[in-house]
Amino acid sequence: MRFSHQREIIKEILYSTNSHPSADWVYNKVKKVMPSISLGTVYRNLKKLEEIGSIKTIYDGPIARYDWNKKPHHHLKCRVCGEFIDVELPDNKIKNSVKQNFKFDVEDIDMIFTGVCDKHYNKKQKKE
Amino acid sequence: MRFSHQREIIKEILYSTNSHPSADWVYNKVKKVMPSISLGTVYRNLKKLEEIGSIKTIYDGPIARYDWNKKPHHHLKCRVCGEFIDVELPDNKIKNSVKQNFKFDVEDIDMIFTGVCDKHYNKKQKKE
DNA sequence: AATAGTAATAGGAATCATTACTATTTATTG
DNA sequence: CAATAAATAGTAATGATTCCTATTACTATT
Repeated sequence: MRFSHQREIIKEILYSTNSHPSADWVYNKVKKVMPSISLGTVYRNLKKLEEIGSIKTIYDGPIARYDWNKKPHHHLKCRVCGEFIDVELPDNKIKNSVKQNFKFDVEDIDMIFTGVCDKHYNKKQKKE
Repeated sequence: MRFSHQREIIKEILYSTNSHPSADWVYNKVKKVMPSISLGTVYRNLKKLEEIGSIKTIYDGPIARYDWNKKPHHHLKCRVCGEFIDVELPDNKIKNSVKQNFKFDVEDIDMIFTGVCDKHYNKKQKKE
């Protein structure tokens, strides 16, 4: 893979935030530094960065978000602020239980805990 | 909510399969019985069925799938056949660990275990 | 069993995120 | 430097989903 200035900037921006941003967020951020960049370039490079293992893609419902944290981890999603929080959780037990009880060869586990984060707990209200 | 023949058929079709189908799959299935139905009607009713708690939406990457199984459960996704399999797993421990360690009020947990199912385990090495 | 009020529909247009296409630019290598 | 192949910008196309609107159908009241 050839060097690309655009890809470097995209990577830097991703690595500078914990917000698990969407492609569009990244695009707008990169544009401030490099106004001529195109959205297609952002998508192409996000895919490449994923291919080479520099980032991971997570899905927030139907939309993709990108995460630089390469350690195995899961996510808390606050339904008040929408924020994604990284958490490292021991998941070996549950993984082994699946392997044994369902004869399923688990390669990867995605967990999303939806709820209300500490900051917004006082604002907690009934859903809908 | 008023009675709707279309919604009844959509519900019947959903309840007749374990395949966690997409809206498009449902649409094509309903069309065989009621050729005049429109895709918009399918989406609207899927949303309504979710609102009244008759079904749940799960996301397979960016696309929505619909699940009639109302018991709390998680999913195994086979990367060979793409199938989703329901599994009931005890998740209380991990839930409480999140509540305590991260001061996060968990309301819902989504787990997707990606890997290879029993049926396709022999095909595992060959990634085409 | 006609009427009025309103919820649901079909069909198509609009939207949103993402991918594909293409002519041009740029990094790499000799 | 020049050759060449990969990456780009800009834009068109796609696919899933939602929105819009004129029409239809259900429900309660007469």
